[in-house]
Parts: sequence; structure tokens; C-alpha cells
Amino acid sequence: MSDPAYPPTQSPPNVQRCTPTLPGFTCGLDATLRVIAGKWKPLILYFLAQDGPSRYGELRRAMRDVSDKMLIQQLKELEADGLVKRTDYKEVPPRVDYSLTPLGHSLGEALVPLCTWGTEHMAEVTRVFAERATWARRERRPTV
Amino acid sequence: MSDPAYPPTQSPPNVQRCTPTLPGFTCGLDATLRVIAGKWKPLILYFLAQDGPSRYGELRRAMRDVSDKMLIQQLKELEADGLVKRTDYKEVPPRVDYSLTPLGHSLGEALVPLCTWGTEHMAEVTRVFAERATWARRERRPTV
DNA sequence: ACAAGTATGCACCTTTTGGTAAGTGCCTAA
DNA sequence: TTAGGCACTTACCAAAAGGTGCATACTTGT
Repeated sequence: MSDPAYPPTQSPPNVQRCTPTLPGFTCGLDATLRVIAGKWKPLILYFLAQDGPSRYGELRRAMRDVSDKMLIQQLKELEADGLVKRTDYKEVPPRVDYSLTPLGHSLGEALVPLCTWGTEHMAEVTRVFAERATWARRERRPTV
Repeated sequence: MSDPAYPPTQSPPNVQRCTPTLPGFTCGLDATLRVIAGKWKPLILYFLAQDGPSRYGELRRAMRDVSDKMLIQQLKELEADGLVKRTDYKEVPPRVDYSLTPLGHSLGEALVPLCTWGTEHMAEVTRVFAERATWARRERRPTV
């Protein structure tokens, strides 16, 4: 064990910076990520946090490019997870609105910095995506 | 247009709360999400932001359950996107470490609230996942 | 001689995700 | 009568994401 040629990379002391020893989560961030996993969940939470209670159709139109199937599905999961509350007014043309539970609201708040970051670094993000698109075009050739 | 039986759901004024009219992004959050899309990217950014420069193997061990393929792939994408800097020391047993660019570091900072949220609401999150697992077990029957 | 560690690359395959398109039941405006 | 809005639901299918395992080239400890 003396004179290790490979710098030992001692991870044991160096690792597990955030909250260790949890059910199956690496850390708090890991836990959060599993809750908001899903293409539209963060957006839903954020919109509901900003706009207050919202009807299904409102959300639908607010989020460009979401399909009914996806929006419903994600809303249902968020509801099952206790982040979103669904209110069905049982009216005859259906009327339903969605709002955040306290838990969901706190998560929505935690998303604010991400939104801010995206807004502030929009230029870089846009450039990055332009480059990704270029690469993709080149790599699509051989497969087809 | 008078006396609308359907509450008009006026979205035009009610919608687009965060930064509107962008290349193709609904808002800043949308932009951010596309950059960090990928099972491990937020974790990578967060770890690098907390631990400082880190070697590949360190990251690998820090993130439970990540495969080589995935970790490399995500690191490469983060590098291509200008969030992570790869340093290859060209040594004979390979030595490489990864650190954040200023851009990446700012994103790592924005992830802190999410980590905090996860830590603070670990109990709820754990319960939620226990329930999801139960559902899954029940629904797996008919398909097979 | 051999296993193991270093940081990857690649091929193959399964699982997950997400999109499309259609339909439901009830209503109202044209 | 027809069209369209509301809030969904379902079935089917394509694409993307991600896991497994093998290979590399070199070194070191046993």
C-alpha cells in the first residue's frame, strides 16, 4: 500500500457531500430530481406557482407543444405525489382547475433560480443549441 | 361574444409570465431544462460545484448507480455545451479531471435550492416513492 | 502470470418516454 | 345541423434514453 503509483483518488472522505444515507437517494438533489422527472413537470410547477390556480386549458395553452396526453399524465402524477391539487367543479361543461399544495409550492419556489439562470444566460443557451443542431445534421447521414 | 357559457379561460393576458418571445423557449426555465436534460447532468453539476475539480473515478463513485457509458456521455455533452472543462494530464495511467466553467458554476449554484428542497422534504419524497412502487407492482400483472 | 485500476469507446438490446390520432359526453353558438 | 370547446381517455407506434458487456493500453501490486 506504500508509494501508490496511482494517485489514490481517495473518494471515501471526498464524497457524499450532500445528505448521505437515505432510502435510496444519493442526496437531496437526487430526491428532488426523481420527483420532477418528466418533460413537463417543472414547467407545470413553475407556471402554477406564478399564475396561481389554473384551469387545464390555460396550462395547455401556456405550455407550447405539450400534448393532451402528456399534460394530463404529468398532472396526474403530480397529484398522486401530493404536489398538485385537482379541483373538479362537476359542472356540465367540464371545469377543473389545478393548484399547488404547500409541498408543491415550495418546490415551485426552488425552481425560480433555474428560471432566472435560463433567462440570464439565454444567449449562451441559444448558441449551444444552434451547435447541437449542426452536429445532429452531420451525424444523421450514415444512419439513413 | 356576449354571455359566454364557457368561462372564457382567457389565457392571452394570463399567460407567458416568465420571459416571452425567445428562440424556441417557452421561458427561462424551459431553456435551463433543456440544458440539464439527462438523468445525471444536474447531479454532475452539483457535485462539481460542491467538491471542486474532480477526477472521473471520483465522480463515478460519488454517483451511485451511474454506468461508465452514461457518465462519460453526459460529461461530454456538458463539455460540448460549455458547462464543464475537461483536463487530460496525458499521464500514462490515464488521469483526467473535470471542473466547471463559470457558466457551469452559475448553473450549479442555481441547483442548490433543489438540493435543499429534497433534503428538507425527504420524508414526503420517500413516502411518495413507496406508494409509486406499490402501484407499479399492481399494474405489472395484466401485461405479462 | 494475473487481477485490478486508470479513462474511455463501441455494439447491442431493452426500457422508457413521448407523439399522433381517434373517441367520449355534454354543451352552445352559428 | 354542424362545428367547436371543455377535460379528458385510449390504442398504437417511433424515438430516445439508458443498461450490459467487451475491448483498449499501460502500470502496479500480489
